[in-house]
Amino acid sequence: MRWTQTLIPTLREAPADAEILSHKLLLRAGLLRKLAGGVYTFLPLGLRSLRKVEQIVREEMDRAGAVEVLMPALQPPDIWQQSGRYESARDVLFKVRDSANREWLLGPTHEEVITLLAAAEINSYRQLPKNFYQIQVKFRDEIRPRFGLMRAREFIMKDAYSFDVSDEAAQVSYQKMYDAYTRIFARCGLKTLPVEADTGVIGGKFSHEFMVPAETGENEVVYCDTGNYAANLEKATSQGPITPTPAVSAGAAPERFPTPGVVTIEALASAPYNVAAHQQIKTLIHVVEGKLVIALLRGDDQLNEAKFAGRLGTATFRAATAEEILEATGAHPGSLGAVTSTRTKPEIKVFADEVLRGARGMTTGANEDGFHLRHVDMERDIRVDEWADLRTVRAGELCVSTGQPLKIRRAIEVGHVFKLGTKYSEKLGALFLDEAGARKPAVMGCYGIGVTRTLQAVIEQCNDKDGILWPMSVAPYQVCITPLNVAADNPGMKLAETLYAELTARGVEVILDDRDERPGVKFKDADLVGFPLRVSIGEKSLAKGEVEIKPRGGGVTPVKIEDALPRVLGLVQESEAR
RNA sequence: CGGAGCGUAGCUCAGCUUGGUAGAGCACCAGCUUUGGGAGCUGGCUGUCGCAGGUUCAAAUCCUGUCGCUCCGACCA
Repeated sequence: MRWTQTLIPTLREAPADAEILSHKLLLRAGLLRKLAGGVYTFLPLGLRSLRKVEQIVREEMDRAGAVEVLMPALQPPDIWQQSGRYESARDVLFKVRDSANREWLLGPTHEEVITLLAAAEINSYRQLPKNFYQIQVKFRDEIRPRFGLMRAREFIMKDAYSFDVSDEAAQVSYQKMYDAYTRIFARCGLKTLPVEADTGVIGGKFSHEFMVPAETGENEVVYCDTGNYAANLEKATSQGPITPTPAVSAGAAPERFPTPGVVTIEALASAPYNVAAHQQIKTLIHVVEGKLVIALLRGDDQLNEAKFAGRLGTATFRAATAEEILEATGAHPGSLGAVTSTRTKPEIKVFADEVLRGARGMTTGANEDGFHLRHVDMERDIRVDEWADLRTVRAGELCVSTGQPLKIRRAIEVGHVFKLGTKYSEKLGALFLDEAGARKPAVMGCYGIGVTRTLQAVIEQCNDKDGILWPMSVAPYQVCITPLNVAADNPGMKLAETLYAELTARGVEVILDDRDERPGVKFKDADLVGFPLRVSIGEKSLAKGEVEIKPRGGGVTPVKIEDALPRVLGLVQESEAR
């Protein structure tokens, strides 16, 4: 490809609406342009890299035994009503109407469609296992699109769905996908960390997210240096808080004491009260499907909403308003008391975090403005309906499996593998007959990769001050040939043309920078776009019978003209093999 | 949806406080010079000042509304 033939609108400065580095580079390197918030056009170079990521995904999915299909983006709403997700997923559903005013959905994902297909076409255990995948545009009415391709309204996803005869067989399918994902991200040049992930309200143990460590990531990953434990913060557990919970009885009964104006854990922890946060009980009230629920945590702990949702069996809950709390308990939120509210309101279900088990000598609100209770004993003074792990792990706590201190860092989720079970196959009738002639629902798994997000994650991870450093596997072009004088009769340009033709003929993807620009402009652009190899041809080296080969991010190597072709071929092959 | 901020040339931004009829750099076009890391000089083009209403003799500037965008939170690949 000739530079002047394609469109590579590089920018010296990044548009003001790009915040993170990878988003700026996507725009500056001329890979992408925004049409509207969360909606983008891929320019020629961006599309080339995107296609390469897709091709890697396709090859590895095929190798893992999955088969490619293409499902419609447009879906009838009634299948979403059948699965129950018309309501539960309504916040992300894009709805459109046809000329007959009938409603349609733009697919945010395809469990319903594929399960109906399986229901219609798979009848016997002899047809299983099956794994269908597609690479397709998804639509999600994101509450807040951001960071370019990281969270878009319209994005490209690879989604796969496996169908198996049993839990054990589904586990095999799951492992195949897990292994395929490991290969896919490695081939894209990404360092990923597979982490145990929250399974949401479906439950179960089998879900992993593939994370790219990055400060700009929207997830937090808990891990320990042994490499034997990594989990999403939503899922992570530990041996418990570093400071132990008081367990010594400090009085025969709770004692009320005045605390005028104190409505926060912090205020009670400071002078003149000096009740450390870990000696306090935090009382949180949520509204779950119209009913109030109490969650008790140690004062210095944070409620982990994902864990709470898993325990409740629903993700649709919210913090109660100050009015609701006052009406139900007679206290304002800051003075809410675990003792009174759990004892006097039997209709409110009480969950307590495991860390509070056996706690004694605790302090909590008196359920009365301006007063707290001390010498509170969990077992003696508080009614608990269910004990549960509800707290969010903090860095420095010890790992349950390795005993090492846990660390927390931010990461980008690029893939998710999930054992679904029979939720969809039951609701949508994906049943088969087993060897004994019994009708059974297929055991499903689903596996997603954010293809466009992966592309941006590569840029987020592979860059320097000058621009992108594409891994050879996903670079828009492998080699950029840069003649410094582009006059048709110039010996350097003639050599560039020859080399361009020879490399292209051997299957190397080459872009020839045939622009009549100053050398500095060409070098800066080549670095910004990030082609893995650059071959520069100018008067100086030409006079010595040489050209220059420069890997992006590396130093210049002078090479004899006749050696240029084999050297470039060798370097391309070498970095592809890696 | 809650909180914060921003909309002026293709891009980055100034001008707004204190109303007087729109600017700079880069980009783009032409010419000359230059030619190994985003050149120099000369000349030129570029705007419904996001949109609508209001106040005023006069609005980019003040007021109201509205739309869009960005950031923080809940959701997710």
